[in-house]
Amino acid sequence: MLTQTLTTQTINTQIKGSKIAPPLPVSDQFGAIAGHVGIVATEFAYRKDEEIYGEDEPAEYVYQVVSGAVRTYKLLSDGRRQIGTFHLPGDVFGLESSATHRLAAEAIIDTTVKLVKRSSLEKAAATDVQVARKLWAMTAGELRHAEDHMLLLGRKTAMERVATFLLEMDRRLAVAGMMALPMCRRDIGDYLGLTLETVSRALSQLHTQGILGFSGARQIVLRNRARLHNLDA
Amino acid sequence: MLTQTLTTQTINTQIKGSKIAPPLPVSDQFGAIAGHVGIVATEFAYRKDEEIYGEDEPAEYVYQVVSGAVRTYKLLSDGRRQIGTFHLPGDVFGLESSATHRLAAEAIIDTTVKLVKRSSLEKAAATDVQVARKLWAMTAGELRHAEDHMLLLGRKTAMERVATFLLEMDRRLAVAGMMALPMCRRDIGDYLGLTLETVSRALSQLHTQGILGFSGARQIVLRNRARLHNLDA
DNA sequence: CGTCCATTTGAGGTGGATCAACCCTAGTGG
DNA sequence: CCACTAGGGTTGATCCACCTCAAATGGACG
Repeated sequence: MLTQTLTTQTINTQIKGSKIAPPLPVSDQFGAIAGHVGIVATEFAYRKDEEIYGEDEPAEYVYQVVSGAVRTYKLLSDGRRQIGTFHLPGDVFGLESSATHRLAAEAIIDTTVKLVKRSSLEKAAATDVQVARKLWAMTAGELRHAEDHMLLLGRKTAMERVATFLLEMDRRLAVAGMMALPMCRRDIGDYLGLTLETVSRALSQLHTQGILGFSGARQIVLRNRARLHNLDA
Repeated sequence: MLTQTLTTQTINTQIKGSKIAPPLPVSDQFGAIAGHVGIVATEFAYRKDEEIYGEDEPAEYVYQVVSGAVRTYKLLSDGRRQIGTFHLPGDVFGLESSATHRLAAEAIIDTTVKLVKRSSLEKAAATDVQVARKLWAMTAGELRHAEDHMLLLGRKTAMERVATFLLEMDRRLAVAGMMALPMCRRDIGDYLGLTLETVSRALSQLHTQGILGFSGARQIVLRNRARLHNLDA
């Protein structure tokens, strides 16, 4: 929605958010585009559970997570929710080829993003083939994730889904062998097409089997990635 | 795989395939690219259940269905299958931004396609921004479908999935209010994340309720789209 | 220290899967 | 032209993985 203004709230946001997801030294996808063309990126902060944009809203900006985490999702009329992707520091989201966002986006925890105007990217892509190629590649990357996720949602068992999720999160946000999940069990369930109880039971079972360790419900250490891979079909 | 040669087999293919999916007067997406750049498209024929390309194979060609129908899918190691998309006459498939196909493709029935080399599209896109924009838009269209399908697979009931499927097929291939499905119940199940029995039961129930009519298991007439929409959540 | 919310755990219900006949129809060959 | 066959589709009976409902536990924060 972007009805907020840039304020000192950003500072508190950063402090609260930093305990979960510290900025990562990722290769900067924004840099690969914006930097290349000299587009200026603005910073912006959202608080936990704040909407960033709604489903079918005009796609005015493209975002990159600086710190925190974002969920994009679709809702059915009765409130059932499917989360499409979790966006973590370094990830670009909100990029559309057409005029509107097809999923809504919310901050999972206090989150800071960089954003650029969609129109400025379009303009850059209209003259620079390298930029156009990069935009296509980013959308293709999202498509790849969606295709993998369709297989998970359509055909994997609950335990296989949770194993896949853990390996994905381990790959994307593990620091020193430990991952700090920014999202709650309900979010995980809505991502995996399960209930929060089923997610919790699967995690408990993996804990009992010694495949993972907890330090608080959202601090997880994988103790046996090989066995987790076996559970992943 | 493209190990076949172009033969008179094409003719028989056409005759057998034509009773299911006649060529449609769609706006030609290939024309929008290939025609624009003067790329020559070759025709090619596949028989029912023949592989067009495999998962993780190099993406050498981009295809457009001329007649027939194609399924793209992923498999788990134990044979569970998730179909991502059904490609019908006019649809482009096999377009990749990266080097390999992420889903396998098979002809559902005898099928004729046009194909162009991926490299020639890449070359065209490297000099023509319009082409680059079109390729991005096509991938974005696939992403949109995948996102809608994730919601279906993760959160819809069996009846809602079948209702969604029928409305999609009605929109895409109904002629004179009737649709001729090229795919079997198992394909539909693997597309919707259900078993073939569950698909069959849902269709029977819709038949009993007078929402649809059959003329053979794969010839379906929707008699009440409004009620079907209500069942679709 | 108490409150609130996230998480875990338990008990029981159910939608869709599985297993099993049976039926229908389009080919096939006599 | 018709009987036979095979594969796809339907239907029935039963099972079970996951959901639902409920309660207890735990951790973070004021």
